[in-house]
Amino acid sequence: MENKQKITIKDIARLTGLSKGTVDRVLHNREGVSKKSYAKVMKVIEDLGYEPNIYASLLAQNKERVVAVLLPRSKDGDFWELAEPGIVRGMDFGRNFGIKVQKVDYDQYDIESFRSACDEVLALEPAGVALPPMFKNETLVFTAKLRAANIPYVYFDSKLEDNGYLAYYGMPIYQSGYLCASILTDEMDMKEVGIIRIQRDKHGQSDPTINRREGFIDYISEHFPKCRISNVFINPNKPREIDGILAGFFAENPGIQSVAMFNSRIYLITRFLEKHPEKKCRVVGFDNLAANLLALKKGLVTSLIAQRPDVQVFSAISALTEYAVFGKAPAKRDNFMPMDILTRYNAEYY
Amino acid sequence: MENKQKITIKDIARLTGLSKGTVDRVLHNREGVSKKSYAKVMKVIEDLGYEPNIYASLLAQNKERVVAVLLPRSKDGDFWELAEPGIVRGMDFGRNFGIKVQKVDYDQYDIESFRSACDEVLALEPAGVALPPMFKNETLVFTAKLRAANIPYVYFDSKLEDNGYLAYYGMPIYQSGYLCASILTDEMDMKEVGIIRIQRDKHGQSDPTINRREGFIDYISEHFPKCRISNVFINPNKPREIDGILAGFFAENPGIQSVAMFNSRIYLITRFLEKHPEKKCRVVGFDNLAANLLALKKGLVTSLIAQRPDVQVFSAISALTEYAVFGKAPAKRDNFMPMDILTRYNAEYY
DNA sequence: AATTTTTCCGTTACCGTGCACGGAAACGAA
DNA sequence: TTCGTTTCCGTGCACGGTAACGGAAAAATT
Repeated sequence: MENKQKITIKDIARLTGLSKGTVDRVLHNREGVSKKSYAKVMKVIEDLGYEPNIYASLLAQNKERVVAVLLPRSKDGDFWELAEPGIVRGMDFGRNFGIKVQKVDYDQYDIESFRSACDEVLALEPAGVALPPMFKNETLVFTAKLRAANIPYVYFDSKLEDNGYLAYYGMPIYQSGYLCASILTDEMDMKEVGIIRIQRDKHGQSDPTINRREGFIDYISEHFPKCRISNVFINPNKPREIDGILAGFFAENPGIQSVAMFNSRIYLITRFLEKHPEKKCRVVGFDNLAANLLALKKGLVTSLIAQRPDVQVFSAISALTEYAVFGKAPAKRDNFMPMDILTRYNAEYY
Repeated sequence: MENKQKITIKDIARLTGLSKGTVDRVLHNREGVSKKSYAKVMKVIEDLGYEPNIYASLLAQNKERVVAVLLPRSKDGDFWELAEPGIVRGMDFGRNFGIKVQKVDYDQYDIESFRSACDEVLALEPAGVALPPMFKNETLVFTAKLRAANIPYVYFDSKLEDNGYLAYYGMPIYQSGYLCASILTDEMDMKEVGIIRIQRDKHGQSDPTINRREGFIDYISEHFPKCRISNVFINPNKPREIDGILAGFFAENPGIQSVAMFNSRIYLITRFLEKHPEKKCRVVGFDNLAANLLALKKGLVTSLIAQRPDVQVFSAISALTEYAVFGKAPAKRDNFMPMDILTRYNAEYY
């Protein structure tokens, strides 16, 4: 194998007695080649293990291609803001290969804006699309179009089982809930736990927190069958209500020493707890938003379970780039990325 | 900015009234260009934001360069084995850019083998070297030679303060000890803790466990000033002695409920603990060796603090590759990578 | 047999950079 | 002035692959 005189199409042309034009036709399955010539070329390619020089190929093609990233528009200390550095890194990475990485964002609460963002992406005729599935049904419609247009796509953050994606980069959702419970109950005999949830009134949004809650509840019932689980609902759009609701909740359930929340808004709860230092709660939440990290530093949150949206989106972009440029699919299709446990002593290194 | 007619050296040549040969000389800081021409070319480059086409560049160069990775030879379930996947990934990555990534390993207990490995690396005339500093003095000698030969090098795992490295990818060592103590004492009133250490008799090896132990002890004395800290030494090369030593240690210090170890060999301890289930110890160790992970699964280890040698070595290789190919230095010089907290419920995703 | 059509293939001009070669101009020394 | 040196720069080929163009040969039609 180690006769490393990198063979070229010129070599193949010489060995087959054909011209490099014909070899090129064979390599790209273009028409206009006799069966005999085709077979001859293929044999030499097999025998010598020809691998095209991608630099030369890309140079000759000399066209700019684009990889689109479709995701919710981030504001302030939002979850999606965490993905931003990954997109920037992805742009850098793509640029090395002549790939333009273009972000297309939408309002995650406005399905119309999602639809038009999808159209915008299609109009780009991208070489690949990276996206988290937010609106479930619309996403399925969109990815069906992508498949029809033969455009590869990669899910990140969470995924749908549409069986057509090139790869997935994200957390194992259920297990993250399980992990959450195990941290919350570490070294304790858990008697009572509070779950704080967000009132949803949306049209079929893909909601990972449901699956996460299942993992949580399973852990609790496996390890502490007698533990009481109480739920309370808040609405993050009406922040003034929250304190009252929580005060009522804790008053009704005075035994609660542990609190969990399955979305990224745990900071809403610690705002309340900070004002009521008499409540010494063990608190576990998700995602390293700036506000959450602050609460962690202050000791109001015991641990955060974090994923790294930046790493995920970068992985998605680089997978699509390598697929577009080198034609190689990612080694693994489903890439469950680590669930990082953040405490006040290691958080700053993430 | 968006006048995206990708400009080329030919354009620059035209605009400056020079030839592409001269433009090329300017771009590569080669001699034989008058100050005036140099300035003219640079101005146009600045103004138009010229970026070279790397496909064309690599195609034209058409030469194989090598990035060397110098590290201890790994055996069985060794720490260094964990780096292996990162090297493979690095090879893949490098291949995309016509860079050959070559591993050169040595016996970490044999300074002579290290010296000859260094010579081997130098003989390769590499475009870059990635290495963890094992033998401190010898490493300084080696990196001095690299600097003299103008070969960039990147430390990973740990680093020396030689002020000449291109980048560092590794854990914040001291903080990892601090974190270790915080996990070990979580929710407990810590009265007594055992530290298990390895007898060293080596010639000036760079030993991160010392710094780590400092972090640990600082945390304990800050949070539990009255806590007693006992040390015991084992020799991993004489495994038959270990059980006896530990039995003696626990007999002498019956109050010990928590155990820490600052190298990757915590599995040596859990082997003993498994045979003595009456000792219910909280145990925290380092690094996700297969044997450690097994102990974690069995519940013999509470948590492992892990770094990701594979990610570190891959980061080192890709940094060197990008430096060699694109001439761009890494964004940050000192890259302190996350200290991952592994429990039995999240370990498998690392 | 003469023609058109189809099939097949070689030629050639790129793509953007790198670099060796050699020549012109400027400079210095005699 | 003449001749050698040095400085500076343009020319042209190479790198490996792509694809348009057009022509020769084979097949089909008249």
